[in-house]
Amino acid sequence: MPDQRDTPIRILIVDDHPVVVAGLASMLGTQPGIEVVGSASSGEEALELLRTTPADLLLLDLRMPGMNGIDTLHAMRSSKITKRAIVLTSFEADEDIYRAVQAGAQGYLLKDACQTEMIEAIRAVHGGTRYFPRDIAARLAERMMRTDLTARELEVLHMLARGLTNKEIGSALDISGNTVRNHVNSIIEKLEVSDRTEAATTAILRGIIETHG
Amino acid sequence: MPDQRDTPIRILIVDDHPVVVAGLASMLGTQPGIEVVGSASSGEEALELLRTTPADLLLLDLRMPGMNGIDTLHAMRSSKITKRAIVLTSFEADEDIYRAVQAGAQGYLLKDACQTEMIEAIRAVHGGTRYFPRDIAARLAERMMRTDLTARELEVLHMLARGLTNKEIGSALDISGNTVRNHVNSIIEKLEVSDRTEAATTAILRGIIETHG
DNA sequence: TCCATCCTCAACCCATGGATGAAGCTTGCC
DNA sequence: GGCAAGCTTCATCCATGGGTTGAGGATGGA
Repeated sequence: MPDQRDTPIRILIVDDHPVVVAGLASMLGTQPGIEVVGSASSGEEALELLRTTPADLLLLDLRMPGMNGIDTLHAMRSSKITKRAIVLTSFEADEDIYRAVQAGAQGYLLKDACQTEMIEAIRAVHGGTRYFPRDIAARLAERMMRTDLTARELEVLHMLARGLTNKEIGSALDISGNTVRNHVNSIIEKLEVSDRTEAATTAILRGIIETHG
Repeated sequence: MPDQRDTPIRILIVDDHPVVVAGLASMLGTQPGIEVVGSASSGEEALELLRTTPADLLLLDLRMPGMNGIDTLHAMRSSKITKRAIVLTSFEADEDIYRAVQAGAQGYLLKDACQTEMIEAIRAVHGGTRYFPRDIAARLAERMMRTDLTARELEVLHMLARGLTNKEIGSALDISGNTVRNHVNSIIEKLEVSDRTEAATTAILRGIIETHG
């Protein structure tokens, strides 16, 4: 365990909400052993900032306009930039959690977390341990059990949720309405729901479908 | 217009996210003419605090565990407590906006608002003017044009979104499946969607249905 | 090569959506 | 009281859509 006075944990905050940035800075800035070295309001800005600002750990918002948290993690991996990262978001949609972990996040915090929990998570992740609240870990485990939807099924799911019929989806994808039915059935089975309507609502609630637009 | 130095606007923050409370306090606390006199993490706590702490304006989170923002506004109205209130939330679901205004909120801010906008909103609402961002105002106007769903239709909508068939809904409500069909048709018409599936997703996206549980 | 997965298609049967009609009920207004 | 309006209830007919099942072809990894 590193001496906190000699080597403070350098944190970069990435969030498009000014309130959250200010709140994190104020909650963490006064903590011994923790130093907020910068903040960015988007993934692009964060990557740019990382070129000049040495940081140990990212506090990363998932849903941001433009390059979101997942995109940012992937971009970092592509650029061989390896920083530890904690995803900090308002949502506990299990698809979000799953994708964050897949993209390389070592921790996942909800924005209703208290100061103590945040600091605990930061120290844990900086020390090399993963950190997930109990509910989040449970959701993650549950998600791990499920099969991913295929690319085709995701296309169908998006259209289905917008109220298109199988025939309309078929026309849009240039396949038969019968085939669309099979994709829908596969979706229903994988999501463990009873019909297309529940598939749509479940997809939104689990974060499989974007709710913005 | 009151002299800012003599009569600062006394603000009470109500939000269950410690980060947001800290952020607002840090963003607003240093502003001339604005004073944050307290914070509460729930509606109940806010009402309790209002007994002893004089405040001019509430910054109120909509979605909180227990008594939420709308409930709090209603409770204040019942208790003849008239405070100006700005609802501050992450969501721009038009049903949320509509209900907030119906409950007596004079302003609606998204949490991605910048410091300037927040201060502008606070000064406007304290001065007696309503404040709504352009998008929000548009959504509100659109919502105003629509007809409210009846209590029965809301019941049906909830079950529909959980994937129940008309017959199953009928059994649960102890009415005929035919009747449920009529309710569903009415829902589809009022929401201006094409089928039950889009009705369900639209209900979630517009905030008609709670997404927690 | 073999197996698994994905995408594709088709046919059967039931559920759903749309259009009406109508009855009992409460609410509120004249 | 009497009347109108709205909500809830139930019904029928009909066209369409959707859930189930079975099955073939393509692809890719073991």
